[in-house]
Amino acid sequence: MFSKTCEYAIRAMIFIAQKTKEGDIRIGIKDIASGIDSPEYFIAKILQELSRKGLVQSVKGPNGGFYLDHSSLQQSLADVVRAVDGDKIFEGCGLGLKQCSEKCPCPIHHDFKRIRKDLYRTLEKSKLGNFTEELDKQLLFLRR
Amino acid sequence: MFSKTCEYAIRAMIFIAQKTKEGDIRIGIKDIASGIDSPEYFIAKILQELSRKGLVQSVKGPNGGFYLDHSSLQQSLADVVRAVDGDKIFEGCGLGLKQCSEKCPCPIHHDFKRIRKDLYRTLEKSKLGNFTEELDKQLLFLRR
DNA sequence: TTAATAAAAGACAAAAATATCTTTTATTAT
DNA sequence: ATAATAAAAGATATTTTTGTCTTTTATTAA
Ligand code: FES
Ligand code: FES
Repeated sequence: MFSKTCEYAIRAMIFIAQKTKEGDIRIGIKDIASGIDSPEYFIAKILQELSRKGLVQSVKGPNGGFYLDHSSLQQSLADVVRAVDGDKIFEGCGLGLKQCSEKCPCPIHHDFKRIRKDLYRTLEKSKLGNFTEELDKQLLFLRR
Repeated sequence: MFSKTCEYAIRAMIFIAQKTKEGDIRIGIKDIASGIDSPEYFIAKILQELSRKGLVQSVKGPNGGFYLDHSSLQQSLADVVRAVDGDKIFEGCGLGLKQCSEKCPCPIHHDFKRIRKDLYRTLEKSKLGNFTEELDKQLLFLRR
């Protein structure tokens, strides 16, 4: 469904959101990596990219690390997916035709459209900051 | 969503189903490749594998090629997906946790479950032989 | 029986995704 | 100012996916 990169990105962003909301000023890359059980160097690269795009904030140096500002906390999972994987998943043809088209639909087009829309709406409604409480209560998990 | 391999596989299988139902005894790899606009050698490899697994039938030599027997025509797209990509898409965690679990759900688990189920049911209900008529009428397409 | 045909099998190549390591830069505390 | 810290940037490595080419095997038609 999503690339590994994207899976890590979503988990990391939700993790940072949680820590930010819990009151941690900033969270370091090592804590993120262990918090979501991902390769440290790899998630560093991913966050670097997301930082460049402004989806996450960071500061260097002692006590530095990543955090989410007020507006970033309101970003949706769809925004993260789009930033990492592009919108192939939201717009592309499920059977790999050059483009999804109503006029020249592939055999799964009509069903796929519905499923894709459901996926999109769901991700669009899920804001990074929405999971903090349940994560804290251990009703949701980012690693296992 | 699906791997390239899987996208080609589905298109090819539906294409073979169409040709088989139209009355062509067998259809050659070149015709398949051009019929679904895929790399010839690549789709050959894919069908080789599906043939080994019994999802498609083939014969070598002059007038040889691929076809679907009566029971293969009733195979679903889900069967093809499972044969090619495994059941990660149907069973795995959407955020890449080691396994999808009701007890330790990831943040998108509940929504993802619904979407995944919709996808699965849709693919399960779609039989390879179901698209022939609409393909013939050019209401559906396998290339563009 | 022989030559032609077409898929199977196996080897190889290129590209993309995933992962790791090193050096540089910005920031902070001393 | 200096040393320590932590992310940014850049380079490199590994694995997986995608794509191609060559040789072998089975089948058929002449
Ligand atoms: S054409 Fe394939 S999903 Fe729309
Ligand atoms: S735990 Fe992630 S989808 Fe079920």
